Amino acid sequence: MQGELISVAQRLFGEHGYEDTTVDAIATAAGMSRRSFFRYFSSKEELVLGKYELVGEQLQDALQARPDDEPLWDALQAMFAAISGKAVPDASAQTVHAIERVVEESPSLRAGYLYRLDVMQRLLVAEARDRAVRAGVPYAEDDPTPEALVGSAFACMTAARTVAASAEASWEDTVARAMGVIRHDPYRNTSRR
Amino acid sequence: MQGELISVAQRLFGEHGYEDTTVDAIATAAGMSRRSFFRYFSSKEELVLGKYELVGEQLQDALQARPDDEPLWDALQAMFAAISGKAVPDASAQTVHAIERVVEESPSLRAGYLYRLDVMQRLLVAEARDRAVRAGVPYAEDDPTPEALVGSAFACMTAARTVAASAEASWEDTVARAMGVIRHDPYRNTSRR
DNA sequence: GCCAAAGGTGGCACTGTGTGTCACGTAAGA
DNA sequence: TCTTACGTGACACACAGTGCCACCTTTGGC
Repeated sequence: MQGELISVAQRLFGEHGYEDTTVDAIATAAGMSRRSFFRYFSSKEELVLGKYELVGEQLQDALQARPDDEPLWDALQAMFAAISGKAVPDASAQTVHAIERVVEESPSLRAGYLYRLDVMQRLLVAEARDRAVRAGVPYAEDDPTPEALVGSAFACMTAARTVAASAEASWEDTVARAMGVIRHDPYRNTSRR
Repeated sequence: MQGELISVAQRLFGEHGYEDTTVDAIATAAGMSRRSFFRYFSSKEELVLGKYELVGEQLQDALQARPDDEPLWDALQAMFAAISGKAVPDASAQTVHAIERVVEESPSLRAGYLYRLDVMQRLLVAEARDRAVRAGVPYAEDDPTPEALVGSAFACMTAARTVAASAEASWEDTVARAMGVIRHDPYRNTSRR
C-alpha cells in the first residue's frame, strides 16, 4: 500500500511538481481518503524522504564493521563504498533518480533531506568517538576531530554524488576521488598543487 | 518593528517552545494582527532564520577579498575568521545564543538552518570555481574539488562552532584547529597519527 | 484649508497540512 | 454466532500562509 502510494505520488509530482500536488490528490488517485493517507505516511515529506531513515543505520553498521584501529578517514571511505550508490536500500536506480529530481525541485524537501543527512552524521560522530575510545584514546569533549572528519566525509560524498550523475566511473572510484581531494591535498588551490 | 517582533517572539519561544508558539500569539503580544505579522516576516521560520540570509553574501565578499592564487583551503579559513563568531552580522552574542537554542530545539528550524547553509555553500562553490578559472585552471565540470573543499570547510566550521561554545580560545584559533584536522591529518584515526 | 493619492493595517475568506475522535464495516478468533 | 480487533471514512479542528477589500492615517499638491 505504501509502495502504491509512492508510485502514484511520484507520477503526480512529475506532472505537477511536489508543492502543487496535494495530499488529497494523491490519496484520491490511489483510491483512498486523505485521512487514510496519513495512516501510511505521517506527512507528505515522509512519503518522499522516508526511505532515507534506513540509510543512517546502514552507514552505522558499515562503520562498525571496520576495525577500530583503521584510520577514521579510511573507514569512512569504506563505509560509503559499502552502500553502493548510497541513496535508498532497495529501490532501483531509476526510482532513486526520480526521488532526487523531486527533492532538488522543492526547497522544503531539500531542507528535510539535509536534516536527515545531519541526523546520520550525529549518529556517526558518536560512533567515531566510540571507536576512538575503543582504540584507547582518552575521551576529549572539546576535540573537533570526529565531527570535522565525519562532516568532511559527507561533504566529499555529496560532491561525489554530484559528479557521479554524469560519470562513467564506479561509485567506489568516484568517492575515492572526492575523498582523495582532502586526503592528498587539502591546501590545494584548484590551480596549482 | 521587525526587531520588536523578534524580541517578543524570542521571549515566547523561551517560555513555550517554537512549535507551541503560534503566530497569532506573537502578533497579539506585539500588539498587531496576525495579518500584519506576515507583512513583516514571510513566515514564522523567517523571523528566526532571516538574519542568516546576509551571512552568505558576507562570506562571498570575504572569499572574494582573498587573492586568487592563495590555496583555497587557506582562503576559506581566512573567510571564516573574517566574520568573527560567524552567525549574525549585528546581534549580540547573547541574542545569537538564544537563536541557536531555539533552532536546536526544533527539527523544522534545524532543517531550515541547514538549507540556508547549503545555499551559502553553493554560492561559495561557484565563487571557488571562478577563482580557479581566474588563476588559470581549465574549467572541468566533473571535478569534485571545489564542492568537496567548500563542504569540508563548512563541516570544520560547524565542528568549531560546536566546541567553541565551551572554549576559551578565540574564534580564529578554534576554526584553525578544526580546519587543521583536515589540513594536517586527514588519515588520522583519533587514536594514532 | 481641502482634497487626493499612497501606504500601513485589520478583517475575512480560503487553501492546505496535520491531528483527534467517532462510527461503521469486515474479517479473524473463541 | 458472538465478539474483539483492525482498517477505513467522515467529520471537526488547529495552525500556517495568501488574496482581497475596506478603512484610516499620513503626505503632498492645489
